[in-house]
Amino acid sequence: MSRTDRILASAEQHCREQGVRMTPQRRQVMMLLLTQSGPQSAYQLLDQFKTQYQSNAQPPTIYRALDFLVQQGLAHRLSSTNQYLACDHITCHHGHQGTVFLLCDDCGAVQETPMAGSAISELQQSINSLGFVTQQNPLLEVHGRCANCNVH
Amino acid sequence: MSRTDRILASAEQHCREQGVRMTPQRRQVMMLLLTQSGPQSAYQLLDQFKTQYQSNAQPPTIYRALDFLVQQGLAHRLSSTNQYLACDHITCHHGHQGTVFLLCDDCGAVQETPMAGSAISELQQSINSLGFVTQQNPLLEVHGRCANCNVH
DNA sequence: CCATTAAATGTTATGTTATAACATAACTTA
DNA sequence: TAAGTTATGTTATAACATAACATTTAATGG
Ligand SMILES: [Zn+2]
Ligand SMILES: [Zn+2]
Ligand SMILES: [Zn+2]
Ligand SMILES: [Zn+2]
Repeated sequence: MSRTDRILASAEQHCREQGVRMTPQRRQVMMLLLTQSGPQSAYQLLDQFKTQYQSNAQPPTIYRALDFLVQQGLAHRLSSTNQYLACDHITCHHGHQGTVFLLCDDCGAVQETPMAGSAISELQQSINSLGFVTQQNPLLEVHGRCANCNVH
Repeated sequence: MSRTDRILASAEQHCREQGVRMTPQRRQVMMLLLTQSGPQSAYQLLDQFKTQYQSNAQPPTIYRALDFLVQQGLAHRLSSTNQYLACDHITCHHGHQGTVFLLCDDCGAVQETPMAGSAISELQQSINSLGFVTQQNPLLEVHGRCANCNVH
């Protein structure tokens, strides 16, 4: 069983547990995300979708699938770059209490890493102390240069 | 001296110290940001700019001014909503080692608050341990409901 | 199984956000 | 004042995202 198949199987199980439907179209978009080396824009994904699955697809098709996948935590949206990627932790379900994305401005690679537990609680505490009630766990997008690009 | 005048004076001094130019146009956009109650989209600012300062202004005018102000740390861009606002800490120069924006999805208000020092160092440590070198201090956008909206 | 409802997809059009490219003007510095 | 740099003016278009409505497919209950 390949890596993508394994992740896809986890994603399917997640959907069953949540009582939501992993339709063929959504699975196809998920597959596109999984087979990419890095984050992709919605229109890049649309182009690939048209090539691989359905030549006359329109933007709403992609945006709907992406919205679904993001809602289910199977994919993430990087708002600082308008890009989408598959969650890197679907099979290890550590949860997303706080997630940091390290975006390399040099090579475009993105690394997803869980926020340290103490950092999360520090944040939550300061947020709570202001009477603010969060509706989603925070995603932090940090720009810079990745380890690989720093060597070269 | 009014609040906006005081902030504007600080901003001007900042620019002098940095050897960059606070031109009339940039000052006007800064003024627009300062007189708003909340964050604004670039096109909202453009409309106001056209009304108040220059009726034939075009998008690049606003985007250039905003880019400048953001680069100088005098304004911030909220990438999750495509909005811009004046920095709330221009006069108190505490730095921006880490900043949290609490965005109320109910009333649209945004509260800018410094990230707790320990949370910042936790973050930095985990980022550094991956060999990643940041090029900007992290801005965290947290969505939810503000204290005021929670009461009602 | 069939009728009803709900969810998903198809389709057209348009709204919103942002930048490329090149011309001109204004400042800076020697 | 000449040369170089920075900022602005202007036109056009690229890039990102959604509204609105029609149609199809799936789920539910008799
Ligand atoms: Zn994830
Ligand atoms: Zn890199
Ligand atoms: Zn600030
Ligand atoms: Zn509110």
